[in-house]
Amino acid sequence: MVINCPRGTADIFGDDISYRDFIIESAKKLFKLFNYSEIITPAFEHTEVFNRGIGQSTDIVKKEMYTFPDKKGRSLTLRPEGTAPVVRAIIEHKLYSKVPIKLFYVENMFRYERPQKGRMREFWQLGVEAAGVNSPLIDAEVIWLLALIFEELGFKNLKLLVNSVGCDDCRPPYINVFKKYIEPQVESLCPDCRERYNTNPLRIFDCKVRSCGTIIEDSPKIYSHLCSGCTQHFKAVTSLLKSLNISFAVKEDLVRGFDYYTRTIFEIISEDLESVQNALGGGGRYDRLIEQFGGPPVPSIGFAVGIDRTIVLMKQLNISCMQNEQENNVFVILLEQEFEGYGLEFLSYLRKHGIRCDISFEIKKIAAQIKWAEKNGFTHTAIIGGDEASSGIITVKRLKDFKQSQLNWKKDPQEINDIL
RNA sequence: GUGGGAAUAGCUCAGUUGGAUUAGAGCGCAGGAUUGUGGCUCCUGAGGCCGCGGGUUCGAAUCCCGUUUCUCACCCCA
Repeated sequence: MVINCPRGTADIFGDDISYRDFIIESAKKLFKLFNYSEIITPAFEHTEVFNRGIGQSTDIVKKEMYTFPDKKGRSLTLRPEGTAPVVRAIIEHKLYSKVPIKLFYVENMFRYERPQKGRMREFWQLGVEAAGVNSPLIDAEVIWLLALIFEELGFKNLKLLVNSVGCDDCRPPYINVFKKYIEPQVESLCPDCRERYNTNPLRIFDCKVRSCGTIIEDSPKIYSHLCSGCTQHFKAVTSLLKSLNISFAVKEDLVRGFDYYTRTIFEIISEDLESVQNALGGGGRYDRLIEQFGGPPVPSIGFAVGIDRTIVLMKQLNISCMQNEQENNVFVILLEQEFEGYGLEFLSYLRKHGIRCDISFEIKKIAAQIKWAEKNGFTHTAIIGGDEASSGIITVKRLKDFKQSQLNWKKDPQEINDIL
C-alpha cells in the first residue's frame, strides 16, 4: 500500500488553507469590483483544445500534458492552463454574442514537470479572461487588476513587466529580420537555442546562457518593428498605466510560453523569491485565439496567478494572512460526565448566537482543559460543574486576562454578547 | 527529459573510520507535583520496519545497487 500522495501533488491543510483562503477571497473581492463573473470549466478537455490552443511548439504540449484515452478511446487531457478551456466555453455557449464578457476562474492545473519549490504537477491558478474588447483600455484595466491583487495581499516590492509581441502582421516579418541577424552566429548558440532558432526563435531571449545573451544583446527587438497599429496600441496601454499610477517597466525582450499571445504581454515577478520560479502571475492579449478555435474574431486578454507560488512567497516574506482580529469563541469544559446533556444545551445556545464553540469530549482535569483551550486558539472557556448545573449560572473565563464572569444564560440570553 | 544533494520520533535535527546492551536530543504530545482554574518550573511516560527493496559483511541507520519521494540547478512555466 502506497501511503504518500503522487509526485508533484500535495495535501493542503492547516496554515496553507488560511493563506489560500486569504488569497482567493481577496482576489474574488476585486473580481467583483471589476465586474467579473466566475466560470468553472471541467478538469479535463478534449486533447485537441490544448493542442490547437496553446501551440504545438510549446513545451507544455510537447511534453507536459497529462493525456489519456477514456474508455471509449477519446483522447482527453487534464487542463495545463486556464485560457484554452475558457475560450472553448465562450465558443460553445456563444458567450461572444454579448461581449464584452469578463470571466474569472480559480482552478487546479496539471503539468507533467520535474517538481520544484513553487512548481507542482497539480497546482492552483486564479485568473481572468476579458473577451471582446479591442481598446487598450481593457489591457490597462486587466494589468491594473493584476497589480491590485498583489497589493491587496500586502506585497510591496513586486515588479510588473510589460511588452508587446506584435500581431500577425508585424511579428512574422520581425522574426525574419531577427533570424537573419542571428543566422551568421547560429553555431555559437547553445544547443537549446539552436533548436529554438528553428521552432520558436523569440524564446532565445529567455536563455540564461551567457554566450547567447551577448549574441542577443544588440539584436533587433520587436519593440522597434511593431506595425503602426501595434505601436499605437502599446503606447496607449503604457500611457493609461501611467495615469493609473501603476509602476511598471517595459521589458523589450519579454516573451511568453504560449503561441496565442498577440500585442500586450505582461508578467509580475518577485526578486525576493529565493527560487528561480519568480513569476507570480502573467498574461497577455490573444486577439486571434477565439477565431482559431472556429469562433468569430473576438479580441481578448487575460492573466493567471499561481496560488501555490504566492503562498510560498508570502511565507518567505512573513506576510500575514490574518484578515481581521480573531473573533471570540468558547471552549466548554465539562467536569463530570453527568453534565453532558446540560453542556450540549449550552452549546446549542452558543451556536444559535453565532459563536464558534466546542466541548470537551473527555472528562479531564480542569487545568489540563484550560491549557488545551488556550493552545488551540480559544479566547474563552465556560466551565460546567456541579455549581453551574444547580444554579444555572455558568462561569465564562476570558483567557487573555484571566477575567471571569457569571453568565445567567437562561434568565438573560443576551448577556453573552456583553461578556464576550 | 538532463545533472547534483537529501530521506532517522508529530516537527527540527544528532548519531564518530561499519560494532557492543533498550537508536538519542530539543520542541510538541500525554500523565503527575493533595480536592474546580491556563502562560513559568520540576518529575514521569508514550511515540521509530533509520523512506522502500535487494546486496556486501560475523555484524549495516552507517558501505554498494535499485526504487520512491523531497530539494536544487537546467528545460519550461504560474
